[in-house]
Amino acid sequence: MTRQRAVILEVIRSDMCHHTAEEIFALAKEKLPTISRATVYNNLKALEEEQIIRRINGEDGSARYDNSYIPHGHLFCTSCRRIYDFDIPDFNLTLSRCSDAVIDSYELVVKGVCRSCNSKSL
Amino acid sequence: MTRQRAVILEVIRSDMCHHTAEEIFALAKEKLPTISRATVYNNLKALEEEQIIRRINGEDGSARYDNSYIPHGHLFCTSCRRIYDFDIPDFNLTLSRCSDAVIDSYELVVKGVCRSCNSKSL
DNA sequence: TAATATTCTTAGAACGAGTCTAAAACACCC
DNA sequence: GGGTGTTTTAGACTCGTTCTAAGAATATTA
Repeated sequence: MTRQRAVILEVIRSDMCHHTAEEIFALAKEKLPTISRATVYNNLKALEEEQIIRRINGEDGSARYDNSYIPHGHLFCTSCRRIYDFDIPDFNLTLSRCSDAVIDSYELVVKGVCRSCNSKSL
Repeated sequence: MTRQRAVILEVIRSDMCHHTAEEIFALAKEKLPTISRATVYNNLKALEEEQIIRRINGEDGSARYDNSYIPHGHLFCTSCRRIYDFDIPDFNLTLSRCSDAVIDSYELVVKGVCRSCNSKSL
């Protein structure tokens, strides 16, 4: 475990956000000013291969990183632009039934308006 | 409706594949050799805004295009690398309950092994 | 501790998907 | 046919990401 990798993990685990690689690079740079962009990308890739984090597709197509490797739903609120995590009970079972396949993993991004934005707009 | 747009739509509708922009460009070029890359990108964007096609995130993060605007599940078979469409009954209801939000649309990509690859490997 | 091998990091070049630009081609109306 | 809009074109450009080659850190053996 190098200093660089520890800082990158710390950034990813520090909050519930789903940061882009560029954001992670910027935040890591605050703690370790000499860190390079390639190191961030290399470590993000390695951490995903080691099943410690998971890469997800951001709204605009750029990658974002989730501090859990276990698949779950993501709600992208089109009003506040936040990303929320949520779970669907027995979803793997539903998926294998509906897709008629043996499931490895899934990625689910839902666009909508979160409860908090919804109640504000009343 | 320009000739270019007609050709692009024809390509997207010609089969059940979920082509990348680059593939659509190559296929359109066969029918209309002077067509430019920008035209393909412009039209894909316009067609999505008109809710005629839908952009989805391919396995590697690059965009792919679906000939239907209505959300549905996509199974990416890690064995044959094909993309299959499938539906989940009452999924919008499930989503709004589990995410506690008002749903606009969703994108679901499942990785696994399709029935046909599965039976071959027995 | 020195010598060596291995792995990781660094800065910047390179890549590829997608966007922008300015000019030419086209389509529509008077 | 002439004026006005829109669309297409080729190529330059951008931006996220990967690659490269050299150097630094770390581990390994003597």
